[in-house]
Amino acid sequence: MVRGCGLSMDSDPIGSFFLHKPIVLNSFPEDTNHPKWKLTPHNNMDTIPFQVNLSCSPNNHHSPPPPLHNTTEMDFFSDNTNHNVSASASASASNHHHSTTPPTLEFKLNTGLNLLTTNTSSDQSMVDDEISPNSEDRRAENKLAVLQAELERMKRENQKLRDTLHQVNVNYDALQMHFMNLMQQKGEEVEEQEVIGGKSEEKKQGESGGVLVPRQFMDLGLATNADTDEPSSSSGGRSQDRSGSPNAEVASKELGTSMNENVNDEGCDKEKKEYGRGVESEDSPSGHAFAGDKVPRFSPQKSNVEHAEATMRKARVSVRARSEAPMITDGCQWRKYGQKMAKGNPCPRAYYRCTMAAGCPVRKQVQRCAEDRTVLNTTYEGNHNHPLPPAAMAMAQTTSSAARMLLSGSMSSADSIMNANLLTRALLPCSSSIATISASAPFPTVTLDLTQSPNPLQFPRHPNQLQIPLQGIPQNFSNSPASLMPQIFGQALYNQSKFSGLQMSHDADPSQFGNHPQQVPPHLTDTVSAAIAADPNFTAALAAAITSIIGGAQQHNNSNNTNNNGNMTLSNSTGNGNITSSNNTNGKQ
DNA sequence: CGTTTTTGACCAGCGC
DNA sequence: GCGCTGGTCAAAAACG
Repeated sequence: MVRGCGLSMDSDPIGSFFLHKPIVLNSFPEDTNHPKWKLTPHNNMDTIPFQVNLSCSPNNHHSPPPPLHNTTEMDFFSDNTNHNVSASASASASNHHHSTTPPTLEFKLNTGLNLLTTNTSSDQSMVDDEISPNSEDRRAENKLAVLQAELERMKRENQKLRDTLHQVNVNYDALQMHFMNLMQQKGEEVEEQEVIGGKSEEKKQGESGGVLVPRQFMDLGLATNADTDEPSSSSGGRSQDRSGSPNAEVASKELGTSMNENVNDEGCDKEKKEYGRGVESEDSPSGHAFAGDKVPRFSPQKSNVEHAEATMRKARVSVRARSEAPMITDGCQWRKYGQKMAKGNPCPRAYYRCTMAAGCPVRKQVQRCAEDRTVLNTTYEGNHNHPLPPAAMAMAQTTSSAARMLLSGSMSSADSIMNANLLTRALLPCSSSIATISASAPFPTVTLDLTQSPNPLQFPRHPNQLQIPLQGIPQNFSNSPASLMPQIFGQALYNQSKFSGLQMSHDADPSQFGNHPQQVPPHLTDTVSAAIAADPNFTAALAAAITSIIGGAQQHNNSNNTNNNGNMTLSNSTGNGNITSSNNTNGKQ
């Protein structure tokens, strides 16, 4: 049992589920054994698990249970059908479901299908009454007709959803193909550089270094911060370690990272021994894509750039969400290794380290907001070097992608606008949440504000922010924000599920979303929005997914970078389409 | 007994 | 050089 993380898999409430099974329309959820999934026996193949949990999760203690007849929660389909479903469901509930089971769980799952059984029993009971056979027959016929119509409608909706799923699949495949092509090209380039730069030495060192561990299946390319930083920074504490740090630094720099790079370095071993848990060569047994994006530092041609990067390699991803829990649920296992009182905040800051794999460099800081203690500020740092459960994929991708985005200096102005728009468009429908991508020296940070209050105290702007009107945004981005939401969402989740299967990182290209603005029925947006607004953990997970997409977009455009030595802040606090951009040069975090 | 949390101490970086 | 702050370590305590 993992005590340290209140967010162990068991406790993962909505977020993990949602991220797991977003678009599964006709398959039974794997987690149905989970108490949270044991809703009703009606959760059959015709039921959409997505829909069910959104409105029914009894464990969502962060928000009050939704009203029984809230049609919005069932608003997966068209308006008229929705009303029909709601009406019939309500009728069914009022007629027959007076059991002790929470009614929300019962009839919301029924949609129309359960009417068959309930009404049948109802008919049966009516037979007992003394009703004339004619009227009884008529009544039965009517009901039969209604049920048949309902069944037909459900079939159509099912077909519609299937089509949607198919569309998403097709898009995903295209994206994946594109991504793989890019990665292949990148890999070839890196190989060339390695050959030119005398990489043979590294390889020799790696081969003779004893335990060789594949660092990653695929390197997303640009450096973030995790491993190499980790040694130098984390080892900071002890002088003994410090003496070893330079070696580690050099070693890690020399060890190539391209695709399937092998990593082993005495320096790293030395470093990792610091960690009480004897990490050593276990570093990245599984080679996860999040691992060591430290890649580029060996390339001789880039040494200057790399040195510059080394000075700001601690990219961070911060998520603000309202939560009563001590930590937001992100699917990973964490061990607390420290707690400090931070200046200016009466709430202590807790330091956690990922314990899902020995030597995982990912850390996070959790601190409550001084102004509003219901707001939990979680800052992630580093990249996982191990496979992650699907529930953790989104957040982990966030750290990877965001760090990559910030550290690679890849944010062109066009990208900034595009991504900020994407993000804010994605978040706005669900609440007044603010998505803030900010980078303040010395550690660039991507911050997602998922608290629903655009309180300026909570989201201080840097004084030198500028307002940049939206421009150059694809029509379908600015025209249909509501419809964009499910696209982003679905794509992110779908990607995630793919990731978990492939055990590799994968970032989506947001432009793909813009190409199919109507893929998902718009009414889905309402349901998703409601769910998002309902649970902070969920919002955090969503934020992670979205951010990962954005990071992917960034990576996709890495080739035509401008510089981002200046810090960038993108925010949208008004929802009217304006994006705030800033260059701040704050000295301290 | 193994793992996690707590907590005081240590260290680096930064500003004065 | 000194003090402050953030980050980390590691021994001891707590927990299951």
